[in-house]
Amino acid sequence: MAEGVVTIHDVAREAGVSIATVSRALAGSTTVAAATADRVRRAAAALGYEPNRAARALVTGRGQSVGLVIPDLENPFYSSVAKGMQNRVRAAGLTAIIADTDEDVDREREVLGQLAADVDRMILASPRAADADLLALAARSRIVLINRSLPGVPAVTADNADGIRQAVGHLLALGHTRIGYAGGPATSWSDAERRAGLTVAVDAWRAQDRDVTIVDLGAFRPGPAGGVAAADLAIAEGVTAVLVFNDQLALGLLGRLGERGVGVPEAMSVVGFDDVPVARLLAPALTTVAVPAQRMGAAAVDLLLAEVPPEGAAARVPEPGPRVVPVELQVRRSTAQVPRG
Amino acid sequence: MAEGVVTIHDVAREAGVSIATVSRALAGSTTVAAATADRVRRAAAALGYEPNRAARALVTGRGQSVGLVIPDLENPFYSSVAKGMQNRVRAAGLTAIIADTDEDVDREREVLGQLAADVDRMILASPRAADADLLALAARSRIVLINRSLPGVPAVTADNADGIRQAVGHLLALGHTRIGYAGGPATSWSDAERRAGLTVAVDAWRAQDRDVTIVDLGAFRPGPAGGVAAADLAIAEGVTAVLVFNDQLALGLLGRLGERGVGVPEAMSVVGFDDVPVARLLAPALTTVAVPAQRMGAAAVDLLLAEVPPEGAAARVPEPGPRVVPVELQVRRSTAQVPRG
DNA sequence: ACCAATCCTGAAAACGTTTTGATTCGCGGA
DNA sequence: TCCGCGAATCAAAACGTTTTCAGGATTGGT
Repeated sequence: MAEGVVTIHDVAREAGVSIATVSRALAGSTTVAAATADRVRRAAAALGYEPNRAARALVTGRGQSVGLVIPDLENPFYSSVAKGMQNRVRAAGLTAIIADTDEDVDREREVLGQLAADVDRMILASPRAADADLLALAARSRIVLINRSLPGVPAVTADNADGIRQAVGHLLALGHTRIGYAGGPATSWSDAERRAGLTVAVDAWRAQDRDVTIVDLGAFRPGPAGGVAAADLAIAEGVTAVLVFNDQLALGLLGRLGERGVGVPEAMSVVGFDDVPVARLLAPALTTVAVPAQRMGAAAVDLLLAEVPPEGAAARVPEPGPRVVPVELQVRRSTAQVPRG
Repeated sequence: MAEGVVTIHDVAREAGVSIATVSRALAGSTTVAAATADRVRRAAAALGYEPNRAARALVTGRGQSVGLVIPDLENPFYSSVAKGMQNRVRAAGLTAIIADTDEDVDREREVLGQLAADVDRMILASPRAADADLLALAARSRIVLINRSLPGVPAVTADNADGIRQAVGHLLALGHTRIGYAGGPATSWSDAERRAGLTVAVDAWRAQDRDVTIVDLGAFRPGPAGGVAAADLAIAEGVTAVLVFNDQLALGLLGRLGERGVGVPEAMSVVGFDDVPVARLLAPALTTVAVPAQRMGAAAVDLLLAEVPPEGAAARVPEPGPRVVPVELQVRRSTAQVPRG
């Protein structure tokens, strides 16, 4: 902010037109003669004109930034999502406002309120808020959900059930019949979906007269600390394989298993979820369901920015349903055939 | 954005005063009678008034958001920095605009230009840009650097030299005399500082007539991929310990060492830098120099938001020098005594 | 030639705030 | 009684843009 800031008036003077024409020419609007538009563009470039976002926002009624609400930036999955979002947002010439809620529902409410004042478009990753609150928000702002689905609200979700299906299929193929599931927070929509997928997969297996028992190890905060608790439970329950809600948990679990002297994969197989960048670098490399986090973030932005249907035709346009992105099991070293005996 | 939005005019009407008075009362300004101020505040609260940021920004000449420029959100160190920044920014009632540069200098230039148009205060983490460009930017906007120092520009840096000193001290105490250094990008200021610290530490040791050789393994992109190249070099050079530019590199190095059948720490000790959250969870847990990333982010915000000295007194105020945050070696399992023979 | 239609452009209003000069009011001193 | 002064308030200007409305010029049809 200083003296040298060039406004639309300067461009207008330079080009010998009115500010209205400059505005139109630069907006690529119709109804401006090609020659004039060119002259304006040239003048703007020469002066290095940059429209003042605040002024534009004021008159258009808010607009050139989108909010990103993330549970925990230190969770690699979400930082990947954030990266994907931020990239796409900036590519669209907008700016990304980011907010971390620390996996806390109260903090989330607070953040949402604050953000709603600044921004009229936002992307919510794995929101913990109640359906009603989310719907109320959706009524005032344009929002897109990630890893949560709600009727009438556009969303991008991973194919959680299919991921679980792939994972248990893999484990069953290796001969495991007693499998633990270490879940995420009870409020997590993703966890609910994965549990549902789990029972479907298991039922299908049983329908073939095959044996399998799923041991619910409980719900854990999605950090490494939760994983160590899960590890002890897994050992106590005598399972030969553990399906884990996400890679963060798996990380802690793997560590604890090592401490307890339980070899992975010889004595215990472990399957994670997300395929965060470190997963392949662990020893043993983690078998996990790969979720394209960056792509999900980008997809959410696309959905958010997709042209809202013209007033009249609203009813005709297909409702923006949840975009379900495919996931794919990455088989690595943390899973092996069930130990004999 | 809709009908129900309440403006300063509504508050003024409700309180029976002019909008000017409302503005002053809410700003906590002087020259407004206590009774009036109270009445205004009550009215504002009753109506749920939220000042329009765009309008305010327009008249005050830009203002209520700060930009955060990060080389790579997927690098856990930076996502921690981002988390710390974002927290503090939001606590101050501002909003954080985030931008990822993909560790690319051209991308960084582009981002900087784009951001400078939106924001007049920004925090640059490990910028790759040339000194001159940074100074030019600092002249126009208020900026704070992280992990880079430049005369006249406020900055928060880690005590890189001390970190290296601690690390080599540890390695020397364990009997290592042939130590490899796997560096970061040549353009990295942090790497330059660490290399400088390295020669100082080594010289001090030699002054005591002790033997030590540092083998420069080269410069690597700061991702796990760089680490595998470094691992092969380390083996080829016959070092018994490797000091690594950052934990990301160490991750790749550890993995490659495992593949090559080189036991850590029995055959090779490894020391990382940063202490990203996964470092303690690896097998073996990584010995590394802990850098308080979140705190650095928060400190940068504090520096950025510190009141700029009143016009006149400019010369008297101590220049905001670099805040150097202390670092601390975390000794874990990836380092051990030098192997015999 | 004239009228209508089309195309382009400009003047001015509007957006919601902060801030700058007035202006009013009450009060103490002369 | 009058004057001046400080305190509290207000009306209006300004910020830089988009957008509406109206006007002027050019064209085409008759």
